Amino acid sequence: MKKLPKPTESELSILRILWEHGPCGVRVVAGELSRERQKEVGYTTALKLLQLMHAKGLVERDETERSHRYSAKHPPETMQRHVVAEVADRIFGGSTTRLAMQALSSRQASPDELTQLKQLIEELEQKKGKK
Amino acid sequence: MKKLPKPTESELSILRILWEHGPCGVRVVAGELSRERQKEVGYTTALKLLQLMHAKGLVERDETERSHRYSAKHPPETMQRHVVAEVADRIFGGSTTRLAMQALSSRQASPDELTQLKQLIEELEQKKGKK
DNA sequence: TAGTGTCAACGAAACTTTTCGTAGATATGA
DNA sequence: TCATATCTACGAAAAGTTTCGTTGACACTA
Repeated sequence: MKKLPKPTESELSILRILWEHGPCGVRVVAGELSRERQKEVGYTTALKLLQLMHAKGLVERDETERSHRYSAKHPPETMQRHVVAEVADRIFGGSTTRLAMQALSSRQASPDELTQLKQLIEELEQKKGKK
Repeated sequence: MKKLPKPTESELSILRILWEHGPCGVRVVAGELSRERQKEVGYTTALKLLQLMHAKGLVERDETERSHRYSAKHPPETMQRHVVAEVADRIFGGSTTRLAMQALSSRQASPDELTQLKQLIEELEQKKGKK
């Protein structure tokens, strides 16, 4: 398994944009970033961040056109797993279960979501049983 | 409600130590911090961090003895709620439910924990129903 | 070809966070 | 009392992150 570098705050924002929009040029990223924060983000700022992310292996770059297109290297799920594990370790003593419980308690979920969750738990219990 | 400042990585490490040990002197914090990372953390480094955290209102300080004792100002639950909400916003599009599901999928929970979870979900469904 | 606009690359400034050296106060023990 | 140890406070260096000005390459068009 390869080690994927932990993204900074800004880098995470950019990943979110790329996940949502698919491959983007710098100008689009700068625009979205500006909208997301209250504040205008300069073109070169966004470019620099993308370049750093490319160097770190967080994004891929298509250079066939003069205006390069960037895309996230990893799907959201990979990063989410990573962050969840880290948060669990950092403040839930490594327990993803306690993390899940806190998440569920903190905001009201819809009945539909609760049903989904129950189903997931059923599956997990099945898997446990088989072993 | 008062606004609690977001702790940095180091600050979170220190909070974890204080939550676990209760009120501590600087030397203990420096020691635990050193053990947790692979690397020795100097006494003054730990002191400085604690002083900053005190200024930010993250920790409280008992100055009755010459060697001050620091303790976390907020219980772990408060910080956990905070972090969970932030993580949900930052990479799960605000959905704490999806965060919970990712957490459950990423590591195997014990049967006991699964039972607890089901119970929690039952309660949430009850609450929903009442309204 | 000259003028205009867009682009990537680079480097440095601005800002944040972490680390530690040093100074001065207070206690401890020979 | 004098030497030694422990502590807080302060400030600044070091490291990490974000921001942007400037440059030179390239493309379009008059």
